[in-house]
Amino acid sequence: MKRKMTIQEIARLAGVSKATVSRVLNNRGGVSPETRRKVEEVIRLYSYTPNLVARGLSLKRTSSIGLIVAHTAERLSSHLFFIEFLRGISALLDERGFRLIVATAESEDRYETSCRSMAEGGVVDGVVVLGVRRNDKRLRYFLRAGIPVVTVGRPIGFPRVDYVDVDNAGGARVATEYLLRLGHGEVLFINGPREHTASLAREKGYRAAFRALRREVDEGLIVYGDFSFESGYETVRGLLARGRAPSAVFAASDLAAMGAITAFKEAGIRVGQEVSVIGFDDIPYAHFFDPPLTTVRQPIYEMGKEAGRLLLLRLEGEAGPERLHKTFPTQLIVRESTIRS
Amino acid sequence: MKRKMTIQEIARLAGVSKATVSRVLNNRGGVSPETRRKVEEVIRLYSYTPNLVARGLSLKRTSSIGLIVAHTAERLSSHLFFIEFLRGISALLDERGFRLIVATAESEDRYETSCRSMAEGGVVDGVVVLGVRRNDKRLRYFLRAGIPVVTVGRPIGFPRVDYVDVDNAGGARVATEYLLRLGHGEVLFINGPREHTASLAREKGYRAAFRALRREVDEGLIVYGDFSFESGYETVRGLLARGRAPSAVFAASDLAAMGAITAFKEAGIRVGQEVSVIGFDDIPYAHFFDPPLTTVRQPIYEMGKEAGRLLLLRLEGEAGPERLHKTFPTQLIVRESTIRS
DNA sequence: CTTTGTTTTGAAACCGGTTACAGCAAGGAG
DNA sequence: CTCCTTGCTGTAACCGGTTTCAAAACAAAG
Repeated sequence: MKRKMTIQEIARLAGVSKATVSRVLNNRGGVSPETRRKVEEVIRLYSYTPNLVARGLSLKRTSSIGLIVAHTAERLSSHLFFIEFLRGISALLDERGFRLIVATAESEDRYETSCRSMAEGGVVDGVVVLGVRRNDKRLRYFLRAGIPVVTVGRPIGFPRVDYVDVDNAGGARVATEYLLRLGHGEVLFINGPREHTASLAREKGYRAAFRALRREVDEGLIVYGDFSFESGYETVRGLLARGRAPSAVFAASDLAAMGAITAFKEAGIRVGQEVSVIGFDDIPYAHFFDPPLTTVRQPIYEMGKEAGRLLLLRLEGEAGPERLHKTFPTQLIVRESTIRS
Repeated sequence: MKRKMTIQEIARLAGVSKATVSRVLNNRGGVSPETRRKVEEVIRLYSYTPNLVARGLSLKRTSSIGLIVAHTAERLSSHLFFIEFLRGISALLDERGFRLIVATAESEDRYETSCRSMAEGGVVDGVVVLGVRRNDKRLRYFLRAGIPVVTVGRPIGFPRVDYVDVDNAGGARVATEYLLRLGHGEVLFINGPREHTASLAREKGYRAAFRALRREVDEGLIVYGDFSFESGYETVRGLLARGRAPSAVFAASDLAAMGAITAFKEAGIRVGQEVSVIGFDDIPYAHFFDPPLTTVRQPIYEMGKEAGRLLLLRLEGEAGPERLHKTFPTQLIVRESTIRS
């Protein structure tokens, strides 16, 4: 373990001043070719790398950004969303020389201190907030501290915050229309929680599909769950128990769709042959499922990349005062859980 | 957006010196009660929090640790391992006031610069390395820079590096014995890659089970895959095509087990009724699968916590020169993919 | 050979904390 | 009343970089 070199020592060894070494390190002009060569030589010889903490203090920029994960990110669907998003954003950040600090928390109050210290400790230049909620308290911390924020999902109550989102309404509409056009008379809609922005948008899409085909929505066929496997399972089981078997299901998550399919299976009803089920997300397991799941794909990886891109745009000051945002299209992936009725 | 306060301004406002404010902030002694009260008052009033970058520079500790993810972490099983591990380690770090920096990289060379800058930039106090390989180059960087390392999986070639691991051999042995005791005459073993430490250990366990029951291993029934769904699927399909139907399969990953089951299903063979399949990992989907998968569970979350714990122990200098390590037991989770033959 | 302009270079201040050390005031002992 | 502790507080140096600014070196022009 060699002791860590400092810029001062390199300067001494190269026979120049700290300032000159700094200029060489940052490729600034105003250094004669021979001096530069000499300094570079010494740097290479001792394989010196600058201390990033000191640089951070001096520049008031740390080249690291925070990824704030919702405290409720315990559910599986969130997990898979998270990992894919993480891949996307870290690919971009890595490419641009930024580090990623991930903040999670077990409890509500720890969560708050964790956010505060991240907001005010000067360790991050900007943050991406996942699972943003209406009037999110976390956002206030960051905004008050003057830290640029990009949220995933349109942040209600914060008209000036940049965000990336997915076309939830469009995706839901396409899926619902697909089911209706397959000839299904009724489509059970297993939605997410009522408060969730995405749920609202998906419901809007569901209704739009009916309207487009001049059909009536049966309000009794819209139920609210929590995106979980269980919510899909219980909903279908309940309906079957009451003798009311829907011929098609559109679930607001793949997990709920899998739950629904499992309930059908247990009742001896073959999905993809007698009834149709469509999910939402296209989680990696969707195509291993039996039957392989027809679903609405979200480009999560791309959303991660874009969130990073927007944040860096903001950090580099190249963005104007207007809100930056990008909404991604969804794509209906037809597999084997759907059939003409 | 209020401007960020500095310790100097707080000192001025409280009518004391920086040193005193620092002492109050860090709960050091040698401050009179009334001065302390006064300073705390001002701190609260302006809701001042110290700049962590400056503190880091001064203390040469940043209270953040790095999580180094293998560049090959693109496979699904790694994903699920990763997310669970992340939950564990971040729970612990959060509790102890540490931040987590996640380093991934798309390409090999970017990966190297990313590791180097993390090793030498002074931004992390220690690192946890996932997916460690024989003579891992990354480890050398960190060790040379004098940064404490904990690896996940016993690091071959580094006899002094701390690590956490899981009892791969024991888990494999229990699973294999379970199948043999169910009366299965032959057990197909779909292993991971040959170079992988975990694969080797699991094979050892497989052989131990046969030895324990005084049975002969059929070498032709040990095949090497890559933990993927496809490797399980293709292996079983190939065997069935050659008319050689095993009555039991032990796969070194849940994903491979699912692939194997899918191949059986396609051939009209009912898993859990005619043949038995056991996986490894207990990924979150294992119990949603059809049939719910019998598998060897790894306590991944706990391993994440423990990795963090070991690292902090090392950082706090409370560990002696001997290697720290912990090997976790596995647990056979019996579900519905296994049956008495 | 000045004068002027342009590079190149280094000294010193700064970023915002921590801490060694010295000074000062108060209290107790002799 | 003096001397010594003891406790509290401030000064200044330090962590390792960046950057401003002025001086020095050099080249070109007059």
